[in-house]
Amino acid sequence: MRWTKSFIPTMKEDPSDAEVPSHRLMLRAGLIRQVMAGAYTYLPLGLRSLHKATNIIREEMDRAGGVEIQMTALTPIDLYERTDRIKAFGNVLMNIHVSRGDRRVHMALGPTHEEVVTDLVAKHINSYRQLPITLYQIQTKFRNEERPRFGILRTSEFLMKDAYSFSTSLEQLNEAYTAMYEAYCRIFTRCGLSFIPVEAESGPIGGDGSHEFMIPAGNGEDSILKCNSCNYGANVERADTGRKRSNTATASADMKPMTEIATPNAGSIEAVCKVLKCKPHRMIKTLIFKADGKPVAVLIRGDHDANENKIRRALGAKTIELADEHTILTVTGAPVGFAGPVGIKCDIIADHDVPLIANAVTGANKGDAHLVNVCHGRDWTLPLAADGTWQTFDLRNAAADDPCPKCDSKLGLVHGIEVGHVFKLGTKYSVALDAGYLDEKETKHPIIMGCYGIGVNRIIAGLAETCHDDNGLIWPMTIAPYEVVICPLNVNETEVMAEAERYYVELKAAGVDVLFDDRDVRAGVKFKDADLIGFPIRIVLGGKGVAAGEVEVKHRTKSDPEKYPLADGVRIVADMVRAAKQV
RNA sequence: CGGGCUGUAGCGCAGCCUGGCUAGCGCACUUGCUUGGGGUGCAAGAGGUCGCAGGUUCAAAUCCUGUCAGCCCGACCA
Repeated sequence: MRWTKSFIPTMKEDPSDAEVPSHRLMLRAGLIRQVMAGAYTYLPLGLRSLHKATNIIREEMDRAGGVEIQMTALTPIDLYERTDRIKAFGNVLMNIHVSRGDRRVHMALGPTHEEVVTDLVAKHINSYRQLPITLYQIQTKFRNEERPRFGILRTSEFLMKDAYSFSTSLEQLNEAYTAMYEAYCRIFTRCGLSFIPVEAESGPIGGDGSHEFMIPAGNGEDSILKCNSCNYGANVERADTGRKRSNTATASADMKPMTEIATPNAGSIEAVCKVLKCKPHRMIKTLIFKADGKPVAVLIRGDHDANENKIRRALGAKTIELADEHTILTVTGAPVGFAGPVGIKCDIIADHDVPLIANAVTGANKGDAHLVNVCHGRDWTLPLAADGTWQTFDLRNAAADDPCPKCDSKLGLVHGIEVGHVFKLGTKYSVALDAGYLDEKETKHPIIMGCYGIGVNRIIAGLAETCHDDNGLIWPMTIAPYEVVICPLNVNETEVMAEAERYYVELKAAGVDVLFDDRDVRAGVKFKDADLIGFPIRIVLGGKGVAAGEVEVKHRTKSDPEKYPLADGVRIVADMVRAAKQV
């Protein structure tokens, strides 16, 4: 492609409302333009990168045994009613009502396609002989984000590769899952992304039923915990801590007398700290949950965040939810915000850190009052476990410096961009949409499913976000909009242009993606634009060089160019490109 | 959905508080010359319903009310 025939609107200045690097640079480099909040047009360069990512994904999905289909973005609302996800999606689901004759048709723009694909399979797959199968598509998804932001990282319309596996057994599911997991690793590696697979909340199948693929990035919206020495990594919702139960007790000598203090209208940790001039880590936060309908007090240190999944598992409950005001009043005798373990009228479950707080501050189970110098073992007591330790649990979100659950090291908190997710779904959708198969004995079973998503735009944005310097973007060879840019320094010098044309034609013939910067602009402009866009290799042909029989080849990542004989340049560059695409 | 900020040429901004001639600057754009290895220099041009609607006033980019859009922080995110 010739620059003058393409459409590459670069910008010298930063757009004022682009904050994060990926948004700023993709705008400046002429890859994208905003249409409205959360919706972007892909210009030629951006589209080329997007296509390169989809091609890699397609190759690897096919290699992993996936079968490509294309479903519709328009989906009948009825399917979401049958799986009860209208409620789950809420405002995220983009609803459309249209009239056809005298009828009103209610549909949605698909935010994901479990329903559509499961319905398809339900209608056309009946026998165990037809399974397992993994179907996938690369298609536009729509989610009404309450707050689109960060440019391309979070949009309401985006490209997603979504795959769905259908199996007759957990073994088959695990095989499909592993195949997808490995394909994802290959895809992201080929795309030149640094990524971390982390454990995510696993849902119905349990165990290692879900992994997220995260790009470590300061602006990432997700928090993940990664062990400093072993390969353990998990998102905040999922991460276990390596903390253990203990039997240490506060020495009686250190216990100060428990006192009740009036704390009018101070029902939050923050407010109580302000009134009593204490720190959150000295407080016991008492949350009243209903576990399968039965109230239970959950004790967490004041500066920690409760983790509902951990609490649910520790209680062995099917469902848990925060208790309503009435229940709280019944159990504690106080309005919301003044609960505490001393004298509470329900079961208590505590996080590991709670009994270690000596002379703690906590609610008095009485309106507008808190207790100070509350000591475990004197003022309230946890049951003892069989080994003589206090019966405590891991009930809070993991935090930086918590011990790793897998080794002796510590966890570190990193931010990440979620670029892929693999998930063992189980039979939720196949049951709801009646997707079953007959086994050898003609017994019907629900098909066991898995789903696997990749945010294609996020591959591009994630690279832009993490691979750039002061001059602009730095693309890996596999995703770069063009692999090579040819810059003839003066388009009015016929010898230079003739040589540049030759390079252009021959590199194209050698299978290289090459952009010919044939603009009649000064060298500096071409260099600045080439750096801004981030082509991996820049070929410079100038009057002096051509006269001396030399061509200049510069890698985006290196500070100095290399010089080669004019006659060898095409072959050398073609080899460089080929080598850089090998993974 | 709560809190904050911003809408003036394609982009970045000034002017607004304290209303007043033809609304200005830099970059980009057009034409001519110039220059030709890191955003050349000179000259001449084109480009605006000052987000939109209403109000106050002799007079509104400027003051008031409403509204729309965008951005940031937080909540939310199968």
